[in-house]
Amino acid sequence: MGSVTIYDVAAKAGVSIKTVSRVMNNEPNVRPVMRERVLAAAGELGYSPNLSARSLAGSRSFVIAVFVDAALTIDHWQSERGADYLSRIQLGATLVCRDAGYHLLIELIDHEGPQVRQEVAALLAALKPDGVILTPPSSDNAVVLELLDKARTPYVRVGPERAEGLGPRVHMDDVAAAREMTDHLISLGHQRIGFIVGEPRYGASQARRDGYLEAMRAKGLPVPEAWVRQGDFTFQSGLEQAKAMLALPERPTAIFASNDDMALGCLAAIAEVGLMTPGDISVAGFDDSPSSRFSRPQLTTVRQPVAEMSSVAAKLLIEQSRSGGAPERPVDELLPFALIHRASTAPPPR
Amino acid sequence: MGSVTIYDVAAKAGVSIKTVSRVMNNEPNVRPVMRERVLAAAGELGYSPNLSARSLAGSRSFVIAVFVDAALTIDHWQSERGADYLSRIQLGATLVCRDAGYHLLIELIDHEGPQVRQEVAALLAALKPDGVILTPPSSDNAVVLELLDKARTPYVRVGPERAEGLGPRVHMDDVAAAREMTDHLISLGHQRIGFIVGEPRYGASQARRDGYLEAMRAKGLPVPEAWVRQGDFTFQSGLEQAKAMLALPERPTAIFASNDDMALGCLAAIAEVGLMTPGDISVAGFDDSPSSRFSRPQLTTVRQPVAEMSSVAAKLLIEQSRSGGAPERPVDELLPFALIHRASTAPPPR
DNA sequence: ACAAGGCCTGGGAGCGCTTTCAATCGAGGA
DNA sequence: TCCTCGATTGAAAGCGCTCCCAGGCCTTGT
Repeated sequence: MGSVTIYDVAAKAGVSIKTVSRVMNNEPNVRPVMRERVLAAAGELGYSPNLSARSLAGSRSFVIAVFVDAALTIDHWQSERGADYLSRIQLGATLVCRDAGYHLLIELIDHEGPQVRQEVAALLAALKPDGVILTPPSSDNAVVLELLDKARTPYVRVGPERAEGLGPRVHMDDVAAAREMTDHLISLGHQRIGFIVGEPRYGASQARRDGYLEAMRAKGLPVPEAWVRQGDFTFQSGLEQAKAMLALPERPTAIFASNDDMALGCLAAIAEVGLMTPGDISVAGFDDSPSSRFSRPQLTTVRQPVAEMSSVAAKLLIEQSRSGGAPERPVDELLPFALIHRASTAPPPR
Repeated sequence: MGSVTIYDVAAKAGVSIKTVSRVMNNEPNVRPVMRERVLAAAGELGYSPNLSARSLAGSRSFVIAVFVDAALTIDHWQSERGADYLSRIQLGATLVCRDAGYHLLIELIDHEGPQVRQEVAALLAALKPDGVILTPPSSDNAVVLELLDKARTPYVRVGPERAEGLGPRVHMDDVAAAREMTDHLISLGHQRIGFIVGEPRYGASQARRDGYLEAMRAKGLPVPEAWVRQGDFTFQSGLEQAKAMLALPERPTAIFASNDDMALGCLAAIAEVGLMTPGDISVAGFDDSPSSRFSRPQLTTVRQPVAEMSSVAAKLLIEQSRSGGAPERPVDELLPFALIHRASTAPPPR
């Protein structure tokens, strides 16, 4: 009925509520005997401190919020495209939170809307989260960052586009990853390598293109405009752009798509015109999405440490909330990516 | 600094905090003039009521929790398989919550562990959520249901395995879906239809097999044991079981896999032995996962209303929390599935 | 032996809100 | 005209916990 309160435990253990509070928070200055007695009473009663009361009275709320863009999310829903990135973010953070006794709150933010300011301010005022994990495009949203700073709420930007100076971040090096993948294709012997750019709203799209361009230029390879094509991260766009490239008089011997969905589109396009992958044309993707392993041939791709990023972010925030202070030096964690070599890339036909 | 409280608003509007409270909660018995004045003051101050204080003082917490199995989640993470089901669940619920001013909390539960009872009890005591959305296998966990009832926390079981009498549920008819898909194959002319069963931990696995068996028996078609094979919902298991079936002296002309990952495995197996889909062998899946559209041929499959189920669940819980009472009659929402006809099924070769 | 600490413990004051209940103001009815 | 009832308002009492601070005790030092 009425749930067990700290008073019940105090009464049963024959101590004051303050002592119970100390024990529950693992504070020092409690005799082991007392601690045992309180723990026993709490155990028998099945007591668990009320979160609301804790956060109202104290300075912590034991809540970590994740800001996610509403529009992208709804897109995913309607198109039934997998929200793979988002789930990985959540898994990493959820596990860390659970172990630490924190709770993960998923919040949709309408970054494009006219109400962002009010929406985010209300959220912070109502929730008073101990920390916020910002996923793109929140990671780069000026209004969000400003409000977070104003509310003195710690946050970590996951995979942000813009560089330092904007607060703590945990990210990976998209430029280097794209460069390495391009280098890999070049080392296989490819000279004519096409590229499909991703949805421009994502900062990663440009970074990946830059990495590709860097690698090509470093080796002095030509990059005609027709080989760098604009996609939007969908299978369909990959299919279309690949077809367009295949129709070129001088077509590439390899295509690097900046995500797996588009790479799968390339595979389909190549098969459609009767060519073989990787025999005639190699294809590389980016993301290591689940479907990259279910395609034939399996996709060579880049594995992003998505879950690890959010996991690190959550750990940072929880630690900060526990110690009560900001970290000594600016947080800037660069997590390693990995090239996954599978069957879709091979030396060019000679 | 110190955030805006109800006192500040009351002072600015020249009313008592009680009146502010009434306005913020849309309670009746406030003159329009007062309401306006309070709203104006709140707007200027950027006031937003503190959630913790609200739930501590009142009877609602404005929090809806989603219980998710920890083991399955970690599986998904490690295997990098898409947590597609989970993300769809979340999207549906998150959108509803946001519109209603509620917040979604994701909680991992270790259903297999020895601590379930304590873990869940602690969660409920600490959070006092206004409602809980149970995803499989939580939907059928006796301990969880018992504790929820004891704590008088409203809940909705999403896609539970066991039937009524265990509390409100929102689900789809897996048996009918599997039966209809089987009927579809039969109507194309197939007589020898193989089936790959899913991971037995999921109740849906049995339901789908039952649907398949019903359809086969209704038409008097033979179902040799070798045609009903145990998989575990992974691509690999689909590949292996399909290969085994193809090696049979009398092999099926169609394979119905009880999820898309396994169906993709079938596609791979068929291609591997040099046969064509659907020319030689038809393949049907179940889930309408993102990858079902990226395969070649695209997969004929069943679309589950996952996001819709959680969306309905969230709506029910929020409504209940608002009205303060249990619904008049037991909740049992059956949502419609849909057969998605794509290219992987065709009449058998003659 | 006496004072100066350190270790435990409890008392009391809120945190920002909802709730209960009493008080006030008018309008309608006898 | 006086009384009753409903619509409005506010005052006060917590919700269950943390935080600040004082008090008691037992160590040390000299």
